[in-house]
Amino acid sequence: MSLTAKSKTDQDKIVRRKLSDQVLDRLRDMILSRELAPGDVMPSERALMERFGVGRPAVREALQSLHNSGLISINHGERSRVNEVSAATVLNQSDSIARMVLSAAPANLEHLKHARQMFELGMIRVAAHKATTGDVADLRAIHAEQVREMGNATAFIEADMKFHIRLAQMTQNPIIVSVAEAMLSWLFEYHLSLLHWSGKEDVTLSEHATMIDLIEQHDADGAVALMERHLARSAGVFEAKA
Amino acid sequence: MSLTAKSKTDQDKIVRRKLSDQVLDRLRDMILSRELAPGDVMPSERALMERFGVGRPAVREALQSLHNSGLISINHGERSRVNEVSAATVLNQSDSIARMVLSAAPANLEHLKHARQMFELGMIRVAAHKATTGDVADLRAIHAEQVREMGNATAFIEADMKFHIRLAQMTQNPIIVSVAEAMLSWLFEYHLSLLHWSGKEDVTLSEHATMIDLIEQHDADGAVALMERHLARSAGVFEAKA
DNA sequence: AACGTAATACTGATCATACCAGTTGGCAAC
DNA sequence: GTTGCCAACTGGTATGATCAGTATTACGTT
Repeated sequence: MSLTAKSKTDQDKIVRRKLSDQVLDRLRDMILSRELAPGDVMPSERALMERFGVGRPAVREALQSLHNSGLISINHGERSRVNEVSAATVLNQSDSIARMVLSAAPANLEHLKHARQMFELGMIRVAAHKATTGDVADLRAIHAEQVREMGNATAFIEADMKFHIRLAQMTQNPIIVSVAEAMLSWLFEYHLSLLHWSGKEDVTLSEHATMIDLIEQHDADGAVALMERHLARSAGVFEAKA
Repeated sequence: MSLTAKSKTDQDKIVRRKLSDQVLDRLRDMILSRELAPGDVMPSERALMERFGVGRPAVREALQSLHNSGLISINHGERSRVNEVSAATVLNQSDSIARMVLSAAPANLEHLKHARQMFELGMIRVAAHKATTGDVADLRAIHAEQVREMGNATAFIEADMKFHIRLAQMTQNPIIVSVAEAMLSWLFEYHLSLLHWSGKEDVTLSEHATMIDLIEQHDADGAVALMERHLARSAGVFEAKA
């Protein structure tokens, strides 16, 4: 059974890579090695096709894949340009699929809400540690804006999101900021209500105010505890508290 | 100026969508509406091309994009199959770009480490809440395995990762598990050492043991505090403690 | 009839070519 | 100098052919 009369079979399947994938690798390496600087244009499809000695479809698929990954921008008529990559790029690229996963399985929405709460709990802890006077001032400004918008549901929620995003920015970590923004946008898409706004704007506002005070005092434990109550108000996730 | 002799001009530039994108939308809707069940095959490129009345390149680009997104599998010779989507799909799709972002900007690696620590802090809190006797037993088993592998660095780190992943599983949230796995794999890729294994295996092990005890008692605050020290040992991120 | 092998049909992968549709830039007319 | 048109890029699409795998079918052997 294990006789391999032909050497073809014993090479397993190593060279099975598609042509366009090899082109993709070459281009990705060129971008990664800064041979193609972010912001400037790439060679045209026809130029690349000649350079790599492959047909246009191979080049095209590779470029298209790069575009899907958010690494380059493709516009009809112009030459393609290299994008700058950041944490936000990764999240942006995942955006559409993430929305699909959420809308396909409602259970995942609950899981995301849960994950968001957990994430926010860790975030507020760091934010309380690192809070500067400027941070606190900004939070107070957003809070004042939210007070003004009490009548307008949409504006109120937007200010609420701004509050939480500002908290994320206090971590001085772009990855955390990007994740927080992405999570909030996904939740906003499906459930306006779950952004802990359940008709009791006054409670939300007073909790925010208290939280700002705790953050100003760098009381991480207090802020975490308050945030836990704050978020648990709109969804009973932490019910198993010992 | 606002005369619109032709209805084409008054639509500004809305219909600029590429043909392949429209095909992509149609296919995505078909998958999302379960018209194409996960696990079964899709129509062939030629069939789709006839069905939508477009050329083969359009169909092909759409399918390729679906493949890049991880929604379908494409194998040479066979018909394409629809994949099942989950939280892991999103992370898997982001994997290669995430690695690029990390390797491109070393600062992002620090940010990821920071984010991981924050994430883990929130995670351990939930895990301590929800811990069951089975969870604790599994943690003890992994811990015992890690003790046995003290001599072997690779096996030791792998057991360490298993420990943290098992903690993530205790949240009973697939999104959290997927994110934890992805983060650990990214960190493992670039810095074996930062998985809080800095030559002091004995300290790591004793901290793990203490953590298991705290989890068993559902002492969330204690577990969070310990994990904070545990993770801070390998990187000075929470230095700004008040 | 049962089985194995080889021919066949169908699939995706790649290429070549042509043409359409935008953008850009230069050239000529005003 | 400004304006407007045209030519030369660019990417987008279509067509058709060919190559390379896979699955199926049909045939011949036993």
